[in-house]
Amino acid sequence: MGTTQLESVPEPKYWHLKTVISEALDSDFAVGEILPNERELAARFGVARATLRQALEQLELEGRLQRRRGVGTTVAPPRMGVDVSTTQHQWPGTGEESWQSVDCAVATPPAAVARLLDADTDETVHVVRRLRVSGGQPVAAELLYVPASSVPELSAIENPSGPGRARAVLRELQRRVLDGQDRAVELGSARADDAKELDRLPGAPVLVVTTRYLSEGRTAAVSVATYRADTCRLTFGDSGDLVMAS
Amino acid sequence: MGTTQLESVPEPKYWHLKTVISEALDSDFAVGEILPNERELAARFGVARATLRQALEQLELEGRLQRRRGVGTTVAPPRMGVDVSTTQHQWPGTGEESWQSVDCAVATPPAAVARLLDADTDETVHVVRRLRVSGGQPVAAELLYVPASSVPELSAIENPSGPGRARAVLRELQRRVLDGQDRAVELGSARADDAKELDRLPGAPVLVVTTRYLSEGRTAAVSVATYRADTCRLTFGDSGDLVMAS
DNA sequence: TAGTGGTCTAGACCACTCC
DNA sequence: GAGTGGTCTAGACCACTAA
Repeated sequence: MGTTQLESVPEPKYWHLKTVISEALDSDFAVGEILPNERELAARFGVARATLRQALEQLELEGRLQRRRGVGTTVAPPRMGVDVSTTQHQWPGTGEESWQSVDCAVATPPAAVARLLDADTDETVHVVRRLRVSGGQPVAAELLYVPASSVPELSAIENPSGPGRARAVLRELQRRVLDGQDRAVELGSARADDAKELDRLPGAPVLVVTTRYLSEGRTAAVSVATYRADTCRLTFGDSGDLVMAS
Repeated sequence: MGTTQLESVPEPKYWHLKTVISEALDSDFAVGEILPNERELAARFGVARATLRQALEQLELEGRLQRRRGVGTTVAPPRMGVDVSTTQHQWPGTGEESWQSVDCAVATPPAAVARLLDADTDETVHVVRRLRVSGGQPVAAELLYVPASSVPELSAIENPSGPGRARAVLRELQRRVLDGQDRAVELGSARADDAKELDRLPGAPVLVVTTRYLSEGRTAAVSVATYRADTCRLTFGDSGDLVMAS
């Protein structure tokens, strides 16, 4: 311990543990390799299991580890870059094959969404559920809220209420003029239903991407997409080359 | 409980607690109000303190609560929207007053940054430290890595090595042509030094925004900005219509 | 059925803030 | 010094996965 410094600032044990394990991951383990179980690791480091877990939790938060109940703790691959740029101003589901529609229902929006839509909480909206898959893994679950008034033609359509209906809503949307969109990213924790589709436990950390689609001076749709924070790096590729040709 | 369903899926206690407290926050508490302390809350709900803390941690992660050691747990205000859009393609520190330069050093970049710079790990870079303040609060800490080769004139400049030097580096950068930039957002945990400037504990969840600045066909600078995930919502205002002039 | 991570408990002590 | 949240312990049991 040549460099230790009279430990005037006692580092928490779990923090130190995290550093040690992190370095071990870099040097001694390969991606996908399985670590010793928590009880053994705790014993090996001479700490309580809860303390060891605190370190593992941090490393999982940083995308270094992946833990699965009943299986074990494995070394995670580097996060995958997921493009969420608004390349051109496009309605959802336009050119992309990465999203697949799951189903579609009619409901009243939650308060936060209603606020974004400038709508009342009791106005009915189509709720399209979609799943984004990348590299064979589900990376995001989305709820797309489309007020009935944004796609009035749809009331005439028959009602399969499944993926077909979802695609119908998207098709109707795409016939409209998209004036613009704005987007926000924040940290959240996965709701039970999203967690299930993302193959995570409820409460898992997620990056919530909220998008407002503007058409004819109003908000025509709102998308709330929750990305797995452990496996995803959201990329915005604004790389210079004339973003707009207006 | 008319709707309960034979509790075939036993919800974890902390998850249920989180829901209960969350609803209480909506109805019974005002922003800034201080909650009963953890020991009392745990007793009131009939759970161990650790379990109660698990619920509070989640709520803090979601930006609903703010906890400060030695003080207490308070109801957090709604997250503030922080603009991180690349409105026009601009070098850092161009029009904005929200960032203030802290200092500047010369060092070799960490491996991850060197990779983005297409540089060797032993090439020297200027490291500019900046702090972003919004609403009277520090919201982000940034390290801007500028390879010495990107601003060759600077070697001639005298060396105050403080905020003055930082501004000199930025000034030199701004004289160059900016071809484009790309950006990524991911979840991280605050390093000790960032945590200190952000007035958080080490390991606090942060949103890490990595920006590459491209000039003359190469990466001229890399910025790594860590935003407080509890208080910030990152906004990207791509609102179609040429950014308004009203 | 054996082994894994996830939840929970009831304590203890520490670091910090404020009076 | 009193009171807060932060860390840590040594157990226990549960839910899940895979052989």
